[in-house]
Amino acid sequence: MARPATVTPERILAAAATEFAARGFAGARVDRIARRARVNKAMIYYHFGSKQALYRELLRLTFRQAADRLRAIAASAVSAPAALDAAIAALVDLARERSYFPAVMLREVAEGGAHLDGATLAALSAVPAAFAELLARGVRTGTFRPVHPLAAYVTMIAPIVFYLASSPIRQQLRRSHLIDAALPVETFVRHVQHTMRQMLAPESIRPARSLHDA
Amino acid sequence: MARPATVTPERILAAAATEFAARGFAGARVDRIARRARVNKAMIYYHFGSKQALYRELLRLTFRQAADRLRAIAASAVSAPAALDAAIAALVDLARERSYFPAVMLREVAEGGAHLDGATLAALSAVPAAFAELLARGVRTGTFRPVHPLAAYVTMIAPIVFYLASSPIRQQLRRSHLIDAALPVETFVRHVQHTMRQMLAPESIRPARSLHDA
DNA sequence: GTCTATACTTCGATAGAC
DNA sequence: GTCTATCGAAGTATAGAC
Repeated sequence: MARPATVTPERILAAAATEFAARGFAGARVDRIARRARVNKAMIYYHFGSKQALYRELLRLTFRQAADRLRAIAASAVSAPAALDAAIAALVDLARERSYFPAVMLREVAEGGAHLDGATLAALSAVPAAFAELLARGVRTGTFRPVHPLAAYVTMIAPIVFYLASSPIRQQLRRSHLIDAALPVETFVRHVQHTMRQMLAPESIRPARSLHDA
Repeated sequence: MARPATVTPERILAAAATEFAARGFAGARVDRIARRARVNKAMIYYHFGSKQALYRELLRLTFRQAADRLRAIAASAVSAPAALDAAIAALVDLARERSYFPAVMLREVAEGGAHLDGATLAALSAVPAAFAELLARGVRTGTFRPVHPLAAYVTMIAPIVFYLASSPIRQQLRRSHLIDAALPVETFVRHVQHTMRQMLAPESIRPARSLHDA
């Protein structure tokens, strides 16, 4: 019945997520994280030791959750194409629940993994690994053509992350009337699902395009 | 015959490109840019006024160059699918010539365009606009199925930028033997070209998959 | 566990001589 | 145009009372 001794670490993590997503590691301010979490700044150092340790903890949790969802889908009984659609939808859902996810991921890629230690790297790599398992199943049953797993993963995850993280910039573009930047999530998800299914479709079902095109 | 009064601004821009790509706007240090450019820090302020003005100048130049290349390809006489392949190859080439391009673009998306002013935003928007023109030509001739131009653009540009920027992180993954992170550029470019062609292939040539899948 | 107060450092920017 | 020297702001981190 005892209420948890403290909810402070959770609140700090949530506030850190927002701050790191919006400003990156270097741009994030521990003062702002403390204010947003409604805790004293000293508490952050008490619970996490340093700004970097806090950052790594956040990344590990995020990657772990993404990998868990993909593994659950890969292990389910549905057909490979259905699992692929589900994987795309699940990653989009997760990224929208945890709205900091896309920006944090883009930044970490851009920074060349500068803030990653071994444990965080392992958590990160579990995501493409789970996706590769899902692909392998489709290839075994002949439903998917064989592709480079990492190339396929990048083709799927990059547009999702990019699209979601680019929401503010697309908003700016719409306000400035420079291009038509309207693109609803549902439209985009269906587009990615369609693209990935076409990418993985075996050659045999497209005999009309077998040779000499471009 | 007079040699340019100064090459300092060019050297500063080149050094800034490296610094901003590696560390982001907040992480970039004006001192480091000055050292790398072999100029005094005061010269940066003399020529550009502020760290942010320098950053914007760099982004404008980069986006302008990308848009120019796409426009040249869209205006050329080749078939739409050939132009698509060429556009992908051209963007990859440009990004590899200017190796800071991918990381800077990822960061700017992640930051929600926080450092963009009107002129920079206009330069940025010219890139998807040129790509949309290329797509529209294919749709008019019936070579491409109609797609949401921005969705198609994201599906193309995100994997390219993501793949190139992720080179250091993939290197880390390879060293740690967690997953097979080897993926040569040529393999990846062909993968993206294939994926985009399949994405844009008209429905009519794939009658075997018309309905009730997933 | 939580706070106040502050030490220490780094960085963007500028003044002013040449 | 170029340099040295430095100011002032901002930020990470910690000491120490409660």
